[in-house]
Amino acid sequence: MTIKDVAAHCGVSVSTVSRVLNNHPDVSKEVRAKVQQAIAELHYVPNNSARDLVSSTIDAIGVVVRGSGNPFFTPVINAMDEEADKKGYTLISELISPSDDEIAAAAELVRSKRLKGIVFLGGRFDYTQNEVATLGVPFVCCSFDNRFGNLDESEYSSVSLDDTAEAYKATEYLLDHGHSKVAILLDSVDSNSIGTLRFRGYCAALKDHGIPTELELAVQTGDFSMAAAYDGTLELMRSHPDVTAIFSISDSMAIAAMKALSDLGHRVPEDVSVIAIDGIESSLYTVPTLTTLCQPQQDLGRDAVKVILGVINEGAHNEHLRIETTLRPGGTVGSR
Amino acid sequence: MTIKDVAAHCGVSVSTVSRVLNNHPDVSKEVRAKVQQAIAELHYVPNNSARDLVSSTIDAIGVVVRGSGNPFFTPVINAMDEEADKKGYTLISELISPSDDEIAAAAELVRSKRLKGIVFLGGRFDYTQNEVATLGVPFVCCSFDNRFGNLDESEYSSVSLDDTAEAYKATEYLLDHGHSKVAILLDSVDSNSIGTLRFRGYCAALKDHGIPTELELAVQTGDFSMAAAYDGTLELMRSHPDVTAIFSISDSMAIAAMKALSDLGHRVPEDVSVIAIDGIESSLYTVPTLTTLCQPQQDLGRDAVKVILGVINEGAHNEHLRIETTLRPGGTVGSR
DNA sequence: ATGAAAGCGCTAACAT
DNA sequence: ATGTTAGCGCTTTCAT
Repeated sequence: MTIKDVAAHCGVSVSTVSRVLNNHPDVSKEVRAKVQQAIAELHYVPNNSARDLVSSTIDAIGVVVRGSGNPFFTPVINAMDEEADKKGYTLISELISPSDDEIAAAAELVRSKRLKGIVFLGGRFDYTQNEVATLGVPFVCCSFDNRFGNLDESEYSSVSLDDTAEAYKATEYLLDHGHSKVAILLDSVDSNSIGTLRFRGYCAALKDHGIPTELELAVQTGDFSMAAAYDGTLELMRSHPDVTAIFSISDSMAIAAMKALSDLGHRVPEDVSVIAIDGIESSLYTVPTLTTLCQPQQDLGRDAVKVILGVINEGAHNEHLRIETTLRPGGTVGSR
Repeated sequence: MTIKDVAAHCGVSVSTVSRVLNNHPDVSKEVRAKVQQAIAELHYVPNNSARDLVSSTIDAIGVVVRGSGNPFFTPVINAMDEEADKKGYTLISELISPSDDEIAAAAELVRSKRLKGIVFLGGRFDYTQNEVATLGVPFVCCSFDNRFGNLDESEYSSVSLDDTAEAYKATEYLLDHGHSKVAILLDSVDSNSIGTLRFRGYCAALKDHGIPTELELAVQTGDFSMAAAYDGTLELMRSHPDVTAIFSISDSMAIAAMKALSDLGHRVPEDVSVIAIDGIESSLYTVPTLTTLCQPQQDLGRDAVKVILGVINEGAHNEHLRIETTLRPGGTVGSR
């Protein structure tokens, strides 16, 4: 069943069928109707490979996900998929481990699948112009930006939080509840990562409240896993039993931390308060419910795809969307 | 940069380059080396669209996921992706809502993307021969089978649990701990779904222990969402405060149930015990740790892809793999 | 408004 | 062992 069959079926040429298929104007009403009916009757489906062969790229974008185990990403990716679908695009995802080079993975993906663009999810904040030059297609950073790199704003798009500001908010929320011995649970303070940025917000909030930062209260787990967060929290509380509050940079790490606190006999929030950033579904069901700053996961994914398709299809300029969190008050923060 | 350029670059014909590309034997050592070097130097990447155009299908399989919000699926899909990648295949995923028709979605996907096979994840147990005839490619059911349909074993593959047997085990575990007022938390008892099968195992275990089934103790939530599981549990415990144990057909529903129990002031496991089937990461971090029958999620995904690629590439017969769970004793089951 | 025909990059007969 | 060539299904000039 090819375009030829359809053409033969209605006694027209293949070009006419092609025109109907692509909504070209130069087709008479009657012929157009006849062809459309034939397409329906014959259950004709265009062969995308042939279609794609003609143009140099295909209607697809890739998403390179670093740390696909992160439950925060699932709804984000689903939203991307939906939006891409709606626009007639295929979303091809490539899951990489934290040690892999996301740019190399993306470049490879672009070339082998002939993609029109890339979405990076959970990537590094320090791309260089040299690196991204290998990409050859527009890209958007989802949930991060190029703060530590040397890219010009016009060279890429991003949809992200103001990580430092949000971390400031979270920390301040704890301080406002009377806490002063506040720990932070993060991947690393100095890896030019999301942890670094949020650490800055944490420090700034402490400073503004006249509290000196103690580096020992920064629990650096090395990654975003629950297992490491659990271990880190155990260690923290054993060495610093006077900590009364913890700011975790992610919900899932906070959930693991709460488990560690419980295993040590600390009650949340009576003994130790916990706040995080994310707002994943399962943190609604912890006991007590996790207090957290919710990111609009659907919007994140949807907007990332919208932005990239804008620059791909409409030649729009690169954009930098800043999204805001909303506080979801749970039961994990108590007053002192 | 096409195959032609590479050919010209080393003064051979395109067919020779094509042979090298596809590892055909009939190429001399020297020429092969020369061509490979040219490919590397020129950074030549084959155009898949052209390649695909020649053959009638492309090296890709689809996975149709019903209920993509389910955290149980994430590691399964990731494992599929990895295995497909390893075999040089692209995995194209299509997320559908529980109300969508998965076979229609799959058929559409196969036709538009020209796939070689389909993996169904979380689908119905009652496909008919007429339905699947529209598919036209081999398929494998992942996490379920065709128990309620009329397919012959040779017509499809499956990788799944023995749901009834596993539910029997879970229920018996509660009974062995002295419980007799045991509720079950599921989507539905009679929808020919996974819930139906597990309900059977639950009933069988009760019966074997001389306990009559009370339909009122079956909490039917209508779906697999945490929200519905939470509400269902609230209702159950208000109307049947004498329930001492709950078997949940999924971890995430169990987590929501534990939250409901806590909100009602019931302690786990002192007042009410909980057991489930799944073994997702986050159920390791509930307080107490969820007692559950773990499914090997990685194996599930990997094996599903292995099986389908076996029948696609090697003309292997359809297979029906049964995987077993392993009990992960947590702290949510107490003795009476 | 419609048709004829070239060509996208590749594979696979079919030569040699 | 290597080259020649005919398509694969489609889009797109270029004619008419």
